[in-house]
Amino acid sequence: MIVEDWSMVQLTKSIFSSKQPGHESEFHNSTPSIPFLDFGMVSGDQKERIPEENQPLLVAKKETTGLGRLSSDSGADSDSNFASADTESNGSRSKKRGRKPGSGKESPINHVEAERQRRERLNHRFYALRSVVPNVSKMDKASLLSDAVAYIKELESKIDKLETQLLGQSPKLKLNPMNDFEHQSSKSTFDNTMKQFPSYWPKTVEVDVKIVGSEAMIRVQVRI
Amino acid sequence: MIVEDWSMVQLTKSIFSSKQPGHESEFHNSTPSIPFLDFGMVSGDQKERIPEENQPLLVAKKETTGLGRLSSDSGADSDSNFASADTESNGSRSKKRGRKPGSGKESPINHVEAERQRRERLNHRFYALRSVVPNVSKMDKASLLSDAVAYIKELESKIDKLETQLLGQSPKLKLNPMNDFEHQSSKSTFDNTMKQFPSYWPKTVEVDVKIVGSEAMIRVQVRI
DNA sequence: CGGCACACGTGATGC
DNA sequence: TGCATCACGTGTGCC
Repeated sequence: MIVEDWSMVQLTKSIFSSKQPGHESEFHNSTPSIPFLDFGMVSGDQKERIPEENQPLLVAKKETTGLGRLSSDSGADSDSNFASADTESNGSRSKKRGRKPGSGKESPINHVEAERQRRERLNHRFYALRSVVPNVSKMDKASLLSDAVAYIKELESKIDKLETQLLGQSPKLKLNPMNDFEHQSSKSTFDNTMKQFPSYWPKTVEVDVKIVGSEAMIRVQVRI
Repeated sequence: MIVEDWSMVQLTKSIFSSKQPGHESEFHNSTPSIPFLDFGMVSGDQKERIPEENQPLLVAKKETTGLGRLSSDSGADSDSNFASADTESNGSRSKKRGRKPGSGKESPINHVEAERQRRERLNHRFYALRSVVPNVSKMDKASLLSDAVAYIKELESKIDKLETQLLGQSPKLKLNPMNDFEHQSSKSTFDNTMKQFPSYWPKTVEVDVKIVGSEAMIRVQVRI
């Protein structure tokens, strides 16, 4: 129930890399081959809201110095395996004549290509992040990041709460009991936690109390 | 064992929100109000290793279209910022001689400044993320992102496990338990009552808790 | 017209 | 030496 925005990530990726190598010349040759096919990005639980302009869904660039593309995804990370593999039959063209003024860089194009790939990869990571962080559907990258850390913290604190609650306060303590009475927190945190998961609200709670002298025995049985 | 980057995260957070770009008018009255204050990022359990080059540790640019830089360099490691000659602080120049070739762009500088801020902000978010995700100390941005999503998923699954484990039982009786949860009153009245009679405050309270399945046994012994 | 957010190419820098 | 990654300035589209 958490995932499956993957597909469109894939899509996006493939989309990005759809670009044919035009011959670049001094005059930018447009090359309008722009991907289309927009989709309402994130799915699932998020309240969909198409961002105004932030999202790179369907970018329509105009290629100032259009040149080929060839992509080569370096997955290398867990669980992210994009198919991609477009690898169009990259058409030769590597060194034209009429290179750039001044220094004859042997391959500026590798560089630009590499950088492009890097950027693309990074964007995919952004998508991935967007897909795991809830209720982030618009927002720009920066906000996405901060929301992500907020979410992480929330998760961590929730885990903390859960596990302290699971193996709760260690029994057998000797200390000034007033402190305990002051500790409203334990109860309220419990309540808050419970309120977050209505599905776990017990249907019944059965309590048995027996008091003998200074000792009290309390049996609690919870049915969900 | 999970925390302690909190402080700086908070810091970062505060940093983020501290921003209000004044209007750069023709004579922008400087207002370099840019947050800086860097801190040495990651701490704690990570194996200390200053990343090689990825981190923005102070760049020395060469001023292509020379225009002043205003602070805010976001160095990663502790102090060490050579301010250097920052060139003419607020020199009241923005549009003097027409320097730009051809088209006189009246304000490219706002743009470049804005972009710079954006970049900086984004980097701070990256720091923040780095501080919350464990065992990410080096890594480039991309890997950081993917690690972040991995971490989030891990947290989520852990939460899932915890809460199913917390109460993984089957239902039985009936009766709406919410009423019980709402009964904060019972505790507070008890407290109030007790506070009226300090002489009855117990010196020690011994509590024993045993949980078996859906049943909890609590033994309470009070010494006055 | 300005602000904002993005993607792009490019110089730099470390391996 | 290439090959990564980064930050920077710039062009562009959108409110």
